[in-house]
Amino acid sequence: MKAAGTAPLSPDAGLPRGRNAAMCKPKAPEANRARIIKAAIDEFASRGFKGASMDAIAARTHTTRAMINYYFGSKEKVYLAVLEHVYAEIRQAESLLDLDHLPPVDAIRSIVEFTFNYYLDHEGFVRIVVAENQARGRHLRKSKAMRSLNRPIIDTLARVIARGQAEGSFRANADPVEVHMAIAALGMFNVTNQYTFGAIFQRDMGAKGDVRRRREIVTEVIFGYLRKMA
Amino acid sequence: MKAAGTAPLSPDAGLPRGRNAAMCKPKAPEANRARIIKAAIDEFASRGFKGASMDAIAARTHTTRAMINYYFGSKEKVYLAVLEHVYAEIRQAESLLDLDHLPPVDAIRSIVEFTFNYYLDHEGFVRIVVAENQARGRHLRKSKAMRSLNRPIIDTLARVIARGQAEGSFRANADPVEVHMAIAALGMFNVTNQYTFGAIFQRDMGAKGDVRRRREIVTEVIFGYLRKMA
DNA sequence: AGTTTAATTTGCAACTTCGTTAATTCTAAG
DNA sequence: CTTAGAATTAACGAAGTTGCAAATTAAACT
Repeated sequence: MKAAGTAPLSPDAGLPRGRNAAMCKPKAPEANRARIIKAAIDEFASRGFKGASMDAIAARTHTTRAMINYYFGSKEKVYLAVLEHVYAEIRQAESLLDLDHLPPVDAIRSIVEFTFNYYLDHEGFVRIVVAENQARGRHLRKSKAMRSLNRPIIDTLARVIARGQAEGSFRANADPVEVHMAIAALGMFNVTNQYTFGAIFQRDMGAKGDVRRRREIVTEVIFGYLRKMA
Repeated sequence: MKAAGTAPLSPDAGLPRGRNAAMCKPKAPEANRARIIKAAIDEFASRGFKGASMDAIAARTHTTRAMINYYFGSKEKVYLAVLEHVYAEIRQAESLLDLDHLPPVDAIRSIVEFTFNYYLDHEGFVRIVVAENQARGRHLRKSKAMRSLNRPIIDTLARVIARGQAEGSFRANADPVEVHMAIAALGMFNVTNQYTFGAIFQRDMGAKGDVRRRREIVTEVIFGYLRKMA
């Protein structure tokens, strides 16, 4: 009897899916998965992929390393699940902005401020994105879900810009991807480079007053580019 | 025969320090140090602090791990030397721009394009800065040299902006640090986030044509903010 | 009940990595 | 030539990793 190597290997996302749905396992299967991902976010964000320790994740969840491997299969699989999770979260939050029902200028201000704030409030997300880039996108590439997951923001932005151009307030040659990039770049830099920048230029990047001022500057920078010149 | 006047310049780490200066270093002490740092830059840039392996650095230099520890003392000391080295390099390159002798607008364009290009051509530098930030500036803080090393760029930028304001082409309330930050943010993002961004939005961030176009956009963005409104 | 199957625990085995230490070579000075 | 001290090598030990296999537990189905 060794049900050892069986590993149902819950394919990618899912529940233990035998054919009988309402079957139950001794303990808590799905709730554990969620708790593990949550803990993994903190750990990966804090130490990067290589730096993170499965034991540390286990410790944060009252489970064991073996348990996590049982659920996910490997460290990399956990990381991938984390990656998809955090991206899904930000796009989900973005979708609530309802940019299509705002005047173009308001919509842009809205998305800029939202992005700036989101990065600030979700340093974990930012750190994971950075870590993934440091890993040259090795893991991200393996996720099919990513592209479809991120399409909406660009499409929405494109519509907003088009409306702004139609009403004559935005410049003609404005590429949505480039605009999104500028917004992300300015918003992220505060967070990603806060330590070197803060140490070198003696600015506490987290200081409340400075943050508000900087957010205002970022907005102005974006509009400075987007706005149609006189 | 080898250079007698060695003066190992041991920064602070305890190298041999007899009182008799012109002593006897059989081999090449300082040259090795330089080679090691160079190799260490690649390794640290490629894998981050934790990911980097002393053995790998050793392999790149035809020496051994013990040798490196003999020269530097520890992995962290090597990393610190690397950090100071790459920062010194970029500031050195910047200083050659001679911004004080250019009209304000030209000076700004000059520094923006230089920064953008430098990051692009020195991905290693960028990756090390990012890695250090991911480590929350833990190592950087230990280096006294950093602040004085980075002061000049801000001072220079401040003078350029002041001149631009005096001649009426730049807005009144422009903070040099914030401007420097915007320039750095936009220039760095291309490099730091090229993998996630590229994978998600299907843009090859390194494509020659796109690069030139993006550099132009960055310049316009900066001027969009800096330029005095009509 | 009894069996089956999933969930969980325990323990292990292979790897990697770093820093030190002791031994060895080498150069220049005396 | 001798010798002192630097440069270099080889080997070791301690930590910390991951992933797997086997043993254990507990529920669910017949």
